[in-house]
Amino acid sequence: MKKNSTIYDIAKKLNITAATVSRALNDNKLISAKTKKLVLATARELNYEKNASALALKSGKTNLIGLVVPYINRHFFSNIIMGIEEELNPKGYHVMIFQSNDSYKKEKDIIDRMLKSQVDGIMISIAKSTLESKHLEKVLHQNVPLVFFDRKLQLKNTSSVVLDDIEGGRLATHHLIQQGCSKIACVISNPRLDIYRDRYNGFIKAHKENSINHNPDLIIEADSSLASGHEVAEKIIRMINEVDGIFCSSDYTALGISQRFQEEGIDIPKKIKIVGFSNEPFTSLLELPLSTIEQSPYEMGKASAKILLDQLNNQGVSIDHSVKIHPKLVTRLSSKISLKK
Amino acid sequence: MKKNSTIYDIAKKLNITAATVSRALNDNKLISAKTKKLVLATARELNYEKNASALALKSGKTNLIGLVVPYINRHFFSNIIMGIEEELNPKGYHVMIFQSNDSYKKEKDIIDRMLKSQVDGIMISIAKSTLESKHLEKVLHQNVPLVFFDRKLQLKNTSSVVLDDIEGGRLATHHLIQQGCSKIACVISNPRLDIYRDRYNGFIKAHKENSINHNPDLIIEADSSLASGHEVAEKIIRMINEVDGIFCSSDYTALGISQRFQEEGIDIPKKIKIVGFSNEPFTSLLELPLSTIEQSPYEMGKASAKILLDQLNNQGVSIDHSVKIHPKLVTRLSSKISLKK
DNA sequence: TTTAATAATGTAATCGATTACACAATATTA
DNA sequence: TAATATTGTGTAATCGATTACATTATTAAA
Repeated sequence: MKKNSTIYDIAKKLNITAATVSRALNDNKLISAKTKKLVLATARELNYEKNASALALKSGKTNLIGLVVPYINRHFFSNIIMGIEEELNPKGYHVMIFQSNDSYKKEKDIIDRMLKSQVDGIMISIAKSTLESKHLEKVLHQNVPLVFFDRKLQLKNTSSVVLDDIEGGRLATHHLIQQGCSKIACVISNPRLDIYRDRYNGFIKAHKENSINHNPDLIIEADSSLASGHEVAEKIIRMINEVDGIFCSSDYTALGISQRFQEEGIDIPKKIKIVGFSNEPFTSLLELPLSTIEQSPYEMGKASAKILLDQLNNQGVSIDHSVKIHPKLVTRLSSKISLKK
Repeated sequence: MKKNSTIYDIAKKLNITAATVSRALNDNKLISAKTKKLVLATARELNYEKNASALALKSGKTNLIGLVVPYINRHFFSNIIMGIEEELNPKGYHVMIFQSNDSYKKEKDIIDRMLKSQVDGIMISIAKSTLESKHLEKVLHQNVPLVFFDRKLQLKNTSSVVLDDIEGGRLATHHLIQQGCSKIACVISNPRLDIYRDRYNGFIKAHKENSINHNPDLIIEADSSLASGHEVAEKIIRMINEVDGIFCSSDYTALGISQRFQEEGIDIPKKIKIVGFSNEPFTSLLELPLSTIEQSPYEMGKASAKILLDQLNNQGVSIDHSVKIHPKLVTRLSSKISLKK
């Protein structure tokens, strides 16, 4: 077992004390240039690396950041993670990633474990089932900076980066209206979550702005899944003449609907136009590519990491910084005005 | 700033020494039951948590595992990560994830940073551009257990978990032969990587087993991308009558080919059958679903984590443990014998 | 009753780096 | 030349937990 060398090894070799070595390594101005040069040379020679645990113990800083997402294998979240790592790694922070599987219980456990590991900061996108915030208040109480991304709770002294979901819903709906739709269905996931409620609000907003009434019967709640899309499709088929456009808060639901429609020979986009949400990778690969809303997860990750860095540098000063990422409309065949595939 | 309590706080409160507290917390048999009870109660009362940095400093164990993948946002890798976390987290290990972006230089830097952070073990799927192994020998030299998954290098004293890629290639090709194909193209990514070379070898193996000759002109090298698939499609179209089946070492290339074929009105699966590789999420969502090979990344992650745990528990004893994961054939419309879509 | 064994706890060193304070050597100023 | 800065290093405490090695109190054996 090759043990790592320490400042004591360097000190012994040069016949000086560890304190001097430490100062030299940290470029302390009290140390003479000659000594510094010697120490640096010896450090290199002995392959010296600072011991992270010792530093952490002394300073109380671990340089670890805790990250909680519902699932890492979702396109959206894994790209957020990419953005976060890209921003934090160069600053010397390492990221510990945890998955809540959308479970409140798991999320609580994770937070406990993170605090136990003494992370310097926490970034979280909360689980669907999280309604309470006690576990997160504990974080703030221990003075650990906390940043929400995408899915947040209302909490004092916490920053957040979220998509402007209202604008996302508005953009998608406005686009459908522009493409000539006037009888638009809104297929929305669990409206208890901010993100979905806001997408719905955007849907409403677009109607108001265009002075169009929406049909309350066409507001349909549905999971973000293919199967749910199939079910919704049946509903819509029964009132097919009341509908000429569909806005879905999920690409999966949109695809589910689209699949059933194609089986039924309902012409997309001629008879009905569809826009989804999230720009999932598959949306561009379909034979009938799906119009959707890009959430720029990579940028979202970067933005939230930047905010966390800010908080880490201004320890004590608790900022309440909220950033909204602008959604982008991605138009594809599923909503094109007159093109036939 | 609410400081965490220490064993000294507990000791002071109970008028005993920190040593006794430490022993009580670790359930040392020398300590009386009465004292243990008192200490445990006080620890709870003060919200005591062991200081991870102090433990790490004393023991030399950080309970951190370094993980390197080319990209975390790839379906395959993010699912491997899920499997790894699932296995390691319950054992008290935390995972630090890094991305090499398939760059050798980045990979080297990452390894350095990990060693600096004194991870207890390293799991890695090497970058495409990694040909040397000096950075990894350094890992072994420091006696840090190393486990490869999916993409490995030949290195003594290291374990690995990889897909049985030969079997994968054989399964896919054999399936095509069973479906009546006899003129099968093999579209293969960079054969310098084991995984691709093996898939190719499986292709050959299936031909031998079925006593069929393959046409060397139909071995085509191509990137794992849509664009590359489009190019390959052009080539194949020029010799369309020489081909009745295609095995691709990548789902993306397969989709690219399929797209061009559909544009050209070439009937899949009637005229030509296609099988891809990886079971990417999109393959099941296509209007013409793609047959492919499932790599079971989640299981792969679990298996490699288990091996690492083994090594961590048998410090010193360097095992050389190789596991092969069995690929599974997933048949879909793109290779079905007589069904017309 | 004395001695040896056992049980329970204390003392102090250790892991590796930082840093307040002390001190010596040299340079500067009066 | 004496007094005072300035410069460069050393000493030792500190962060929090563990543990080899005392030490004391208690019990069992002789």
